[in-house]
Amino acid sequence: MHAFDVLGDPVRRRVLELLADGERSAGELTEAVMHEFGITQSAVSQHLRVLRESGFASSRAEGPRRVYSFEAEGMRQVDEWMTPFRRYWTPRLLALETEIARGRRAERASDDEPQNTKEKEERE
Amino acid sequence: MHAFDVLGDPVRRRVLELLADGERSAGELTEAVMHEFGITQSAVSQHLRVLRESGFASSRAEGPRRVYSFEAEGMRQVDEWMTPFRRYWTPRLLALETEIARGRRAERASDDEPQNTKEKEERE
DNA sequence: CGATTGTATTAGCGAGAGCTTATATGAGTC
DNA sequence: GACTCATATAAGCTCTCGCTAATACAATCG
Repeated sequence: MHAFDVLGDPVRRRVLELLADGERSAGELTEAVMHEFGITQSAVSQHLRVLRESGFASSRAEGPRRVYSFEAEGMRQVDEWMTPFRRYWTPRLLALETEIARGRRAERASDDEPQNTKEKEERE
Repeated sequence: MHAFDVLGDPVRRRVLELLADGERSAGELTEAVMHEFGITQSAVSQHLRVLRESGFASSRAEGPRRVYSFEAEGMRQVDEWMTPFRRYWTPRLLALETEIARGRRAERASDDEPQNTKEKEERE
């Protein structure tokens, strides 16, 4: 399932919002989301599976519970796809990127970070 | 239709990629996408409608043609929703955001000033 | 062990998204 | 007006997604 399809579902988006604040057990997520959307435990569990399988979340067993964590990979893909569009609503991004490139060049003597399109800027 | 559902479709994503490079007539978009995905003119036109109605594209009449442009609003919403997650794959983003916010505040006050690095908290 | 709690899985159903075919609309041309 | 080109819309089909109900599995506790 494509990353954008994963985010297409409101229940899954809500779960991710909860996970953004930190880990949650399946039970906690179910509790929250079940009432909010009026769906069953089974439905929530199925959504959790989708999130796991598409790189948006991971789970580890902790006693009888399953603790879920946010996993960046899925959303990073989405973010990456949006890169070429971003300049349309952040006009200064282009200039910023240029400046970043400059900064990075200057800085490369000491630090090397193969991070992608994302802006870093700490100029003083 | 929710913004994420709009981006869930590969045909619509492709159209948006084309529009990111600049305006295209419906015909040009159709031509490109039709062959690539093996769908009809009608199908493409229906996708264009979705893009229009959800704030991802706009069209103007130019003679008998319809010229489509990328429209930022739809994707801006998506981008905004992702904000709280972004720190998970760009650890240094937090600092950057602070700085940008500062710059933006300064700019709104005196429109054409490059960011000054030593401003104090100014309320607005 | 059996019972209990927490979570996942399966089977089956219904709604809706995306498709095609056919048709409508609308601008330009003779 | 009749015709053509460019695009949109309508009707109907199909297949996928998200749901429920029922069940399975796994850890813990008596």
